[in-house]
Amino acid sequence: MEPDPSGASPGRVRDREATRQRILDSARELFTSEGYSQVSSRRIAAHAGVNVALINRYFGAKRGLLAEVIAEDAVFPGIVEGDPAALPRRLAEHIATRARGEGTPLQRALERSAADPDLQSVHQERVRAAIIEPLTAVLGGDDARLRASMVTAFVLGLGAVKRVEGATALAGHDPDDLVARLTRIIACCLEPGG
Amino acid sequence: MEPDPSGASPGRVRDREATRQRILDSARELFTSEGYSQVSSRRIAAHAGVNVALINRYFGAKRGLLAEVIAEDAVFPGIVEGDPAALPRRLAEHIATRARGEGTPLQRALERSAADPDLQSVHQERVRAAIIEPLTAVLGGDDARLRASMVTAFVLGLGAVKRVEGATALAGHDPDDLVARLTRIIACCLEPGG
DNA sequence: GGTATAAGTAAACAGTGTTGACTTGTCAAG
DNA sequence: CTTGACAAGTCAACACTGTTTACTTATACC
Repeated sequence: MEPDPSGASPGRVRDREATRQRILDSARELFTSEGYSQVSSRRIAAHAGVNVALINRYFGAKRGLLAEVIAEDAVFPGIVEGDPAALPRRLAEHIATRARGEGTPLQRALERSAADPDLQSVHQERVRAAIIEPLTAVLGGDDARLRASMVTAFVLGLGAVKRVEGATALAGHDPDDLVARLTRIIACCLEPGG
Repeated sequence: MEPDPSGASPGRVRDREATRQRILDSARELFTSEGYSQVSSRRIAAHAGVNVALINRYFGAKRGLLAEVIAEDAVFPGIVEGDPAALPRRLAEHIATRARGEGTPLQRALERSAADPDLQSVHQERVRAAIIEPLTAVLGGDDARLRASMVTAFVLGLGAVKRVEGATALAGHDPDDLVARLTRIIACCLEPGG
C-alpha cells in the first residue's frame, strides 16, 4: 500500500535536505488524500521510507509538519489587490468556484478534518495573516478591522456550512445567482458605519 | 484534585440511572471547565467514581457522552419563533450578547476546543437540527434553504472569527453599532433572489 | 435460601505523538 | 590511507489515548 519501494533503502545517501523534503512530500500527499488526523506520524514516516523520529527532529512535532504543508498553499491568490470597489465580486467568484468542489486539493482535504486542535491553531494564524490582515489593510478607516472580520466570518462560515450540508448545498444552484447573492452579502459586510 | 471522596465507594448501591447521571454530570462539569479533548475518558470516570468501561457501556463512546451533554444545552432558545420580519434583529441581539463573552459556559468552553473531529461531527448534527432546519422552515419559498444557509454561515463564521481574533474583536465596539451592523448583514443574507 | 440477571470492574488491546540513547554513514584533517 | 568527529538515521521505550472482552459481584425475584 505504501509506495516508495525503491530509493528508500536504509543504505541511501544521507542528505538532510532531501530527507526533509521527502517527509514534506509524503505528508502533503497523505494529508491531501486522507485528511490530517486520519494520517499518523508513523504512516507518514513509512511512506517517506524514513524513521518516525525524524519527523520530530526536523519539524518539532506533527503539528509543525502540518504548518509547513499549509504554508505552501495559497489561500486567496492576489484577490485583495486591485480595485477595492470590485472586491466583493472577486471574492464571491472565488468562493463560488471553491463551492463547486474546486480549489486546492489540500484545502478540500483539510476542510474535512478542519477541526483538530492542531489544525485549528495553525489555521488561526493563517486566517489572520492571509485574510483578515490584508483585508484590513486594503479597506482603511476606523472600522476597517471590524468590516474585515465580518467578511471573514461569512467566508469561513460558508466553509463550515458546506461541511454540514454537503457540497451540493451551495453548488446545486445557478452559478450566476449564487455569485450575485454572495457579492451582495459581502458588499453588505463591507459597508461602513452601524 | 478529583472530588467525590464520599458516595463513590465501591460498595454503593447499584443504580443504573443514577450512575448514568453521575457520569453525565462529571462530563458536563469537566467539559465546561477544561474543554472536550483535554479531558480523557479515564478522568471523567475517576471524577464520577466509576469505572471507565461504563462510559462506553452507557454512551457508546466518549463522543456519545459529548452529544448528550451538548444536547442539554440550548442554542437559539426560541429565536426563530415570532415575527419573521424582526428575525434579523432578534438574531443580531442574541449574537451580540454572546459576543460579549456571555452565553452558556459550556459553549464558551467548547469554543476553545471547537476543533476536535468528535466535537465537530456532533456539532454538525446540532447545527443542522437546531439552526438550519428551523430557519428553513420559518422562511419558506424556493430558496429558503439557501437563505438559511447564508445566515447560518455568517453566524457560525462569527464564532470562528471570535476564536481567531479574541473576544475583544467583536465585543470592543459600541453595542448598538454592532447590533445594527449584524442586523443589516443578516437581513441581507435572508433577502430572496439572486 | 438459591439463583438468574444486571451492574460494575480489571486488564488488556491497539493505537497515538513524542523522546532519549544508541548506531552508523560521511567527510575532513592528520 | 587511516582516524576521528559530527551529523544523519534508527530503535525501543514512554506515557498517553479510546475501546473491548472476560470476569466478578451485588441485587431482586422465585
